Amino acid sequence: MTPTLIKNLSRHVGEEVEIRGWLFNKRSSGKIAFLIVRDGSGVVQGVLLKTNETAFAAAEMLTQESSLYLRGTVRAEPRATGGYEIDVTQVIPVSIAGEYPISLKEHGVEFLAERRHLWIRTPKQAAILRIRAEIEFALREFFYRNDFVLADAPIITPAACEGTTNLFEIDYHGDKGYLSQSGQLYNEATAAALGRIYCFGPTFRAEKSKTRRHLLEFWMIEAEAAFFDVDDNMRLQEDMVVYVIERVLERCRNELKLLERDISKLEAVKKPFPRISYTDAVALLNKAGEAFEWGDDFGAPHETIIGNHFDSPVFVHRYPTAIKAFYMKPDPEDEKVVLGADLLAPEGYGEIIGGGQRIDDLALLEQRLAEHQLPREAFEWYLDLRRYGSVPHSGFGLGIERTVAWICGLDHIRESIPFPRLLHKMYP
RNA sequence: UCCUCGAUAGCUCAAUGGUAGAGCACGCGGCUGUUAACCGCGGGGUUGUAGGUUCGAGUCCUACUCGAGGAGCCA
Repeated sequence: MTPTLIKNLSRHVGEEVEIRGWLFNKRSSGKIAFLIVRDGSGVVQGVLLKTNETAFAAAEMLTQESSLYLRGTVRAEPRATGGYEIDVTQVIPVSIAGEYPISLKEHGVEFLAERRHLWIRTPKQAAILRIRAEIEFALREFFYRNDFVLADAPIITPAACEGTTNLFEIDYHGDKGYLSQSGQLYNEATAAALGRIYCFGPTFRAEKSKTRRHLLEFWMIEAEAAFFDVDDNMRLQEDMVVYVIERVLERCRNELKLLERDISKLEAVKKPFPRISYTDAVALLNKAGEAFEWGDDFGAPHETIIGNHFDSPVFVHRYPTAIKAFYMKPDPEDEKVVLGADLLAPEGYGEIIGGGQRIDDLALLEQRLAEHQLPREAFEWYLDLRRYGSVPHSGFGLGIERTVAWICGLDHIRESIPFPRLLHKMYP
């Protein structure tokens, strides 16, 4: 018999179907049994009476998370959560599960994290992962439709892109190599080759960060476009974020509902996003009673205060040169600040995008490398991009997990990725 | 690295310094519409580790281990 996905049951009312899945839960009262089965696409309840002795006996054997084939007739049922039920004719166990460690009652974070490989079977975790997949798909769709070419950046790199942060070091057959913390410098090269490009891959930061916003390994989608200035860059980002939100609202209603996400907060995300300068943001913080001096970098609480002032994500642009990366282009109208812009998500989720316009002048870039005490030899190829047909160009990087956490309304980033890599935790 | 909090049954949690408890899970029995089903019975513990105070420590003190949240750094 051809298997049917639970999500498609509405197309098969009155028909005999076969569901292939796992037993999520079972309730029985002597002469009637209810089998709640999940198949990854959804959850459905099967009903069977003891008069069907073979099926009833098979159902009695099933333990939580046992795998099975469930055959029966689809019936519309207003009392059922998904709107449909199956009148079971046959229960065919595939594998009887041993005593399942994750009961349907509440569990602590430590317990669940140790069993992440099983935790992801639960409805909320599975919904988050489906939304994550939709976000990633929507991002690629957006770039494809806007003539951006996917150009993968290397994972193993010879030197720090930004020098300041800690990298994971690897042995590259006798040489030192590092796991990438950003594809950006390579993106600048591929943008000069292909015009508009993006890369999408894992990123590694060896900092000993231990907060609900940090992973040691996370996924970042980074775009770079030749002839884009800082304003073109921000427009691209807001188009992208709005596109992703629209796709998720359109395709993941059930998942958002399952997560009890306040959808009105996502529907409130509208173009154009507010744009405020760093200087204005400092004034905003001071007005809110924060002791904050011009020149300091924002901490998480500051980002929350700024983000909470708006319903949509907000761009903060023109940061002090001293607190930003070496490649940031100074503002011609005020050399103390750079044409960088970060995007802060609302509801306290903080920075989800960092980006800006890059230095296109060879002499200035050489000067910055020296100021930041970066090894010039490692950057010769990067300097070549300014020697041979330099153009104004801009780009940005969007953190996937922070975006997933925001859209899903999660209180911790660890649930936004199948297998989070946290400080001192890499099992499973 | 620093600050704060925590660790008791498989899980989630109780227990004035005075006999170690409940719910869930599991096993057995009952129940024809259950929604984390329900009812009855049952097994289940070196209270994170080491030391100290005390007639007596799950409870108070010290150190350590592990975990959680936050700071710094950033997406």
